[in-house]
Amino acid sequence: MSGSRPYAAALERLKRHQLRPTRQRLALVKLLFDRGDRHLSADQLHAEAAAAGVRVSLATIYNTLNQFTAAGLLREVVVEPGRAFFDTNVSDHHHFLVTETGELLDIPAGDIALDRLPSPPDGTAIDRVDVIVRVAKQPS
Amino acid sequence: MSGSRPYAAALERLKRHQLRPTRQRLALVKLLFDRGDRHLSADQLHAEAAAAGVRVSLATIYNTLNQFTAAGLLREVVVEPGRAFFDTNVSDHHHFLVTETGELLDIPAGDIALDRLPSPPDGTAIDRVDVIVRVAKQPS
DNA sequence: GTGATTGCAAATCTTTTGCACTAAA
DNA sequence: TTTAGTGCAAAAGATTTGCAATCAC
Repeated sequence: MSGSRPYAAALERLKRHQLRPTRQRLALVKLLFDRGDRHLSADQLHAEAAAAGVRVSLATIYNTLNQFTAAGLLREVVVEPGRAFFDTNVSDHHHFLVTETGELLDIPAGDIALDRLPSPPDGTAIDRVDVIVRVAKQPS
Repeated sequence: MSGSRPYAAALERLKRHQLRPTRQRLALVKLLFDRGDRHLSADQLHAEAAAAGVRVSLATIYNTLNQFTAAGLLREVVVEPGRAFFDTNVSDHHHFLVTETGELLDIPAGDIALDRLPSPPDGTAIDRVDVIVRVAKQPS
């Protein structure tokens, strides 16, 4: 799928969201979406880009991640003060948080039964429900 | 309850958790717990302390909030990068987050039916489940 | 006294912003 | 050519830390 036209999918994805396919964005989309569902911080993505030989400034990483999130390509997940993760899976699902490591793991939406939700406060509507299951490593 | 011995409850609470009742801690406990369930940032508590005429440095506010959280007096709730709230309600419950304002509102545990939980990853055990219901203000 | 706690300022870390430069349409 | 995007360095916040002074026991 990415042999002869390695950037075709990335290009498509950007076009679909009305984002100009710049060199940096193409490379970042490829890094983000070519390896399945991922949870990355800006810093991690910056490091991956560097490792892949793509020169992108950290400021652009932040700007790009925020643009992608606004465009619906990514979802932001906040679990600790001062540390944001961007989730490449924007479909309905939830997360395990491994307390010790800060690692995030997906939970398919179907694995949690949210049977009853409270009515939202007056004048508001429910936008999204995030469930974070905090797990701690067990002494084996 | 706080007429003749205004600090009795605060003192009790600190003793119960093996925390030395310093002037600052007594004042902060009073500010935190005398007015029902609250969600405060370090900054907000600092401002309240100042307004109440209690001199406490911001560093001490942070240290104290972290100590209180470690001791189980408070619970930390993170909803946005770079903004942590401390919840004076440590019993089982969840939260509404009003997107526009960043305001947190309690949801009693019984108002959400979490009927089925996924098994935690190997080698870990579930510590706590946080549900955040994001609500947005509706155009009336 | 002795060790815990505090205050202050400086340090750290993450994220955002201003502005000149470059690239896409 | 016109507008959007990028890089850099600086700014802005939030939180933590080192260390001397202070307080609880």
